[in-house]
Amino acid sequence: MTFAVTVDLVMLTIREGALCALLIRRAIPPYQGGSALPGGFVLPDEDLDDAAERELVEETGLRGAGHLEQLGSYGAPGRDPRGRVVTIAYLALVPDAPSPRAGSDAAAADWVPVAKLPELAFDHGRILADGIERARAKLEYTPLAAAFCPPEFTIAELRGVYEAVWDTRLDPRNFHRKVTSTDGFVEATGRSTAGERGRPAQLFTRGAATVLYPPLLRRGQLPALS
Amino acid sequence: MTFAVTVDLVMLTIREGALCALLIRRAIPPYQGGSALPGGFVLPDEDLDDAAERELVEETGLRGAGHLEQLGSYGAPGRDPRGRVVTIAYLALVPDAPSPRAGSDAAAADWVPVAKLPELAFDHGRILADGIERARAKLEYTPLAAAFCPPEFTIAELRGVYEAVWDTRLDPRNFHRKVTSTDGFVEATGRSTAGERGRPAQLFTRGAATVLYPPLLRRGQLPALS
DNA sequence: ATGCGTTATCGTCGTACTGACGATAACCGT
DNA sequence: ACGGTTATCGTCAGTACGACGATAACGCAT
Repeated sequence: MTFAVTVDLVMLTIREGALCALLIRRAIPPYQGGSALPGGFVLPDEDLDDAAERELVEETGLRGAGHLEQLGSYGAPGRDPRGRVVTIAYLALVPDAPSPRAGSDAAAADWVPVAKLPELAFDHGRILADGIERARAKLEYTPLAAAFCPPEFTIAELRGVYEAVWDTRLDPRNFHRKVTSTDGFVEATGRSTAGERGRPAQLFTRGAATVLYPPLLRRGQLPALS
Repeated sequence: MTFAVTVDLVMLTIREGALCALLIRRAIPPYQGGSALPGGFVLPDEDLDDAAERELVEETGLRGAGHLEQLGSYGAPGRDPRGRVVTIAYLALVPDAPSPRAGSDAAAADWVPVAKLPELAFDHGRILADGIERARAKLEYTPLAAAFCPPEFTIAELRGVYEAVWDTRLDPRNFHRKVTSTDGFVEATGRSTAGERGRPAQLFTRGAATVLYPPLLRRGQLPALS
């Protein structure tokens, strides 16, 4: 018994303060014309991580930036009408620079706010939901929020990531204290912004830490703005 | 291009205060006579989770107890000399009741303390290490330690799980306070032990919580990030 | 230049949680 | 009854965090 093996990507970014996922419109059956996650078959001599990286580059053109990790595998017998297909899902967190490009088997690709997701082909709705939940959880105890940011960013930008992913508001003063006092979260560059509204903000880069101690837990969120 | 798909299990339990993993001795090539994780091929009409559950039952005879979750997928091109094989690894945390039984393709199965692990076949060493790290991390923010315990257990037993998995010592008094004050971690049964050394201990069952808030963090040591 | 709105950054205070550790309770075997 | 052992309860100080005041440093309109 053998299986077809694909790699599907849950790609997330922040656009205009909203968490968005990259969806493609399927150009070929099954689910022709429907929305789906970007992905494709694993090549005969390719590792799974490499296949995911390749799909990420194909779709966004960006290499090295952001963050890519395996999310999980989905292989229910009936999930693909073409036969037995197991997909290894990956989660990618990317900054909001690259414009989506159409891939080979995709008619179009677009960033869609996760609050306005359409029905997805196959079991991609479930996969996307799992990816979003993974991202939400990982922001708590890793500095991965910075993966959504450009190489240099302000504390406010970083806070915007948390607010978008968690769909809450955080107190700017407490967030600032937490981020700057947690060892290895961010590194000051000495440079600062200019020409924006309000007082210029210091620019930071990602720190060396891989985990946050203590973590930044989803509590203490401010009530929604009226 | 198609792949063979297997399911491999990282099964962990606590024996005599030590974290142990179930290893089998391979009866057939490749790696004949070598140690490996239990596992097998996914059946033609079987979901991945079902295949893992089936392997778990085949190996331990226990059903429903403990905890089973997907760990990750491994599919490097050269990982199996027989050809292109992708394995979906699962992590199982089980109480120390069942004696191992030999499976069909396994000559023998035995619990081995993770401090004395031999070389493993394929990439199973890496998979096992990933599983152990996952278990260590999950004890921090979930009540999964109880999956290692029988249906009713004492706080000291639960502490023994933490001490074995994390390979540390915890203060009995602080641990007791933490566990009993964290909502939904454990549920008192009213019954208590008898005939043991020292003062009898209250018996508890697993609580309803799926996450611990606040978490029970490992101090000092920083887990590696995948 | 002055004042105002806006955003960044620093501080303060009270509460919750944690680590260190003392004290007491309730069993065992002798 | 007595000492050893383990369970459970308390105390205290340090740390982290939520709420929120105060100040700093800009752009912009006047």
